[in-house]
Amino acid sequence: MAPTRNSDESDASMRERLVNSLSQSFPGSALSKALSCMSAEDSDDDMKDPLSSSCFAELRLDKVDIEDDDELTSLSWLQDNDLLKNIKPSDVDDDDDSQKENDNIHRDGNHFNPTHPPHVPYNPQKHIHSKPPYSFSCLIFMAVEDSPHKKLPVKDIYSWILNHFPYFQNAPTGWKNSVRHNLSLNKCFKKVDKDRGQSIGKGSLWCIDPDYRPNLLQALRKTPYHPYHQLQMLANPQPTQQYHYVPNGMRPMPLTPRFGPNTISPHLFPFLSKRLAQSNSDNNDIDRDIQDVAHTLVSLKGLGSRGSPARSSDGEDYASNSYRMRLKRKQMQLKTDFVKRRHTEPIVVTEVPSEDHTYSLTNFGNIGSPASSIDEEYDFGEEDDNFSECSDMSDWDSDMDEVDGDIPDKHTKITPHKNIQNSSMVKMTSRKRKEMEEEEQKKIVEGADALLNLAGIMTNSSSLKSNRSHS
DNA sequence: TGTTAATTAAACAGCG
DNA sequence: CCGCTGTTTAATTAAC
Repeated sequence: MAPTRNSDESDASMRERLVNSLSQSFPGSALSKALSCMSAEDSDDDMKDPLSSSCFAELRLDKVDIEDDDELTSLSWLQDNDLLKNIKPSDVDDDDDSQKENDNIHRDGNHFNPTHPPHVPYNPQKHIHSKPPYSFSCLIFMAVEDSPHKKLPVKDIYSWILNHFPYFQNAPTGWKNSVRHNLSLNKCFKKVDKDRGQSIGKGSLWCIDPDYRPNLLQALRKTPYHPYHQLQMLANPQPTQQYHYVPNGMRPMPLTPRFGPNTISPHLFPFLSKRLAQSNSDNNDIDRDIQDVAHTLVSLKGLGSRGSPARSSDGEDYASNSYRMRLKRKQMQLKTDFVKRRHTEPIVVTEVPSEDHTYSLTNFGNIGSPASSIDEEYDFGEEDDNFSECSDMSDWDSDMDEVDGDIPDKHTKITPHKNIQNSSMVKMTSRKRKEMEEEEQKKIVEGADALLNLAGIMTNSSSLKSNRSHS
């Protein structure tokens, strides 16, 4: 299954149409603005990018001019992501179709439509009688992610859902119970420790478990109704062939490989993308690193290396030695942080009391060997001030600053792991270092397999692993 | 047909 | 006591 590019027509007109459509779906959100910017900054250069037709097309950041760290939080990475490519402008008339469909639904029966039909673009503000095509966990996820501090009391979760999905204003009672039920049972959600969180009176604050955040992203991405999928359906007359024809025993591939792991689509996450765009978030840094790593991995594996060399978000050539060295350091730091996180439990959340419920989400990031999973090695830690003191990513950043020769951030704390790592690095013999580098190289390739697998591309080794793990 | 995830309903305890 | 919050169990449905 390889991503295909089937659009030769004007991107500009196509984007304009989509901007209108999506802006109507989520009026008032930053999505509209972002999409407007996308239209304005359209460039033909994208067409020449060797990666734009690969699974990492959405990971591309090569055109981003990083002036300072604040740039990382802008929407420029979205604008460069070819999000609106591959979409055929044919018969895209969401409003008319959806309205027609909605009318038909309510002509048939004067009752609440159970679920929104998958073939109709969903507009939460318009289709107030259609049950949102998102699961409760997705709704909660969006609500929490859209909050200023990425944590909400259940009451605010209700409010957010009510505001963004008017369906629930007249929905049968019980949905709040379902929300609470989900919060309790779903491992993705955790209560913020009351001692560390602000006192909000009754109840606790709820946040997303960083370990399960990718799961929620995946869950949202997999829903056959989400806006991006609708666009995909319009672009591809045989969408089911991309999703349903999954070999038995295999994990379902992403509906479309165009969104790499952990990247946020403004189509898919109108609110989330807004949230991420507005926040001075470490996560963007992480995503950027993921993207950089992904690019390099693809390059190392000989994918998408035709034409002009891909560049990192820093404008650095992915194939350059300095970049590879930097990548290796990053990988080592990631591993250190990962191990550290496993041992120190820095996230200020309470433990889930029940582990034996039916909401044991598949940890899709753990395909094959856990150690080789890139997702596992990234910490999607809290960006909130309350958490920043113990954020692994602050260590990450500071370490990378050190690598780049900058002064470490003042919040940096030197961890035992770091000391151990640094000292051992100094004492390392050249032979050992070479071995280690080879090992890192090996892990990079393994990571590439994992990434590519997550992105929907089967590599030889990942295929072997997959078959092995499912046999 | 069995399994799994998601939804829904309900009961119950704790807390303010 | 009441209402909200959080937990848990169970039944049902749909998808795979």
